[in-house]
Amino acid sequence: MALATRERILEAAGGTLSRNPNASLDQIAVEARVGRATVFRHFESRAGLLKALASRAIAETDRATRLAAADARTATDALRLITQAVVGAGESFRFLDSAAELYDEPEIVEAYQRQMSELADLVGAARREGFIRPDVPTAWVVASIDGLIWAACRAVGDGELGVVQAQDLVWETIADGLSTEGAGEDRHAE
Amino acid sequence: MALATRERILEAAGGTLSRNPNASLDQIAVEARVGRATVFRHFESRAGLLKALASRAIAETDRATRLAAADARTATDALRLITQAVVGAGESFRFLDSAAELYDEPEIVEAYQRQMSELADLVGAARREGFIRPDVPTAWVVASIDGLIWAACRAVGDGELGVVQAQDLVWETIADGLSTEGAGEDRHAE
DNA sequence: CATCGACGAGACTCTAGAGTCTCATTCAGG
DNA sequence: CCTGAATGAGACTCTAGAGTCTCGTCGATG
Repeated sequence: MALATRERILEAAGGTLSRNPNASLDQIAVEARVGRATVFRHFESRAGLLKALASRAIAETDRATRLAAADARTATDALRLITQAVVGAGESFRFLDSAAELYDEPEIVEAYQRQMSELADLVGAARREGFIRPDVPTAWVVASIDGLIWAACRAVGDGELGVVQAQDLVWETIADGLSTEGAGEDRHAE
Repeated sequence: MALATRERILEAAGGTLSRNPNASLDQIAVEARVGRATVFRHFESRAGLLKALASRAIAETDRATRLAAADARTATDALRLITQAVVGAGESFRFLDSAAELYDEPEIVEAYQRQMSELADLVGAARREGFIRPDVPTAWVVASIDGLIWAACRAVGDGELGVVQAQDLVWETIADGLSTEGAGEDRHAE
């Protein structure tokens, strides 16, 4: 049952921390229906648990990225698949809001930056496919995709949207925005 | 100098907490170039300081909302003005990421919910003006505006974008999305 | 010059939570 | 039935940080 226990702790940690970013190991242990000592049997420390949780999220994202790269015919399509995959796995990521401590973990920071740079590359490729508006900087494309994913995960977590609905809406918003099509005339108005 | 000191503490707290959500009062006091005891002379407790900071952000938003309501000819325009005002004042809001404690402050929670509901009303009005796509739920409009504002504040804070640039990009993205206009054919593909 | 308020510095207490350790229990396999 | 691994429970230590208090300093004001 060792593996199941470890998994249960990770699961509980993800859930508890996403609800309360400063949750104690006590609360996490209770949530996992596990003794507090057992948490330390499976993880070196609180930081170790956080790190394992982050590694898991990173691995999940990498997996989604590989699948998307394999399935998609275009970079634009890959971008869509990855975005929707991350929203689908959103519950695994929400805890990262609280993870200021993770900035001290070089491996995690490096992996995160690598993923962000892969995302930027993908955005660049989608731009060459003509999908991205030329006047929008790549940094903003990446940032706003991030922001919309975050918003979608929050909305799903709060029960405001279903997962599938959120996945569709994120991509629609990225692609077309929120306004009725052709509303572009309002841009740069005055 | 009492007022100036209090203001300096609030300023420092906002800055420090936005960089490190778990910063101690020690760090905040140092940042404010103030003795730690002085922090307690101006605020009842850490929670009191957080609360004052949140009240300030709420008041600032209310002010922006009133100005927008006064200046704008349409709900859509008011939505734009408010969005850009909040991005402009982003530095005052980033600390809220860390503010899980504030969920225990009824006044703050209530004010926040009131503002969110005002935003939802405004979105409803903009929808009646034909600005919002009919197939997008209001909850998602509100959530994604929130997410994009957050992304913009982060990008500005990280030096990736200028404030004015971020203000424009947020609204462009809300209105038209990131893709070249007419990309709508990709939506609901497959 | 005397006073008073605001402040800096720092010593102090108190508590929550991290991390360690021990011991009893449970359960699976031989 | 015996053994060993995994666990739960809980006692224990240690530390960071919140909050209190005192005292000496500075500067404005009378």
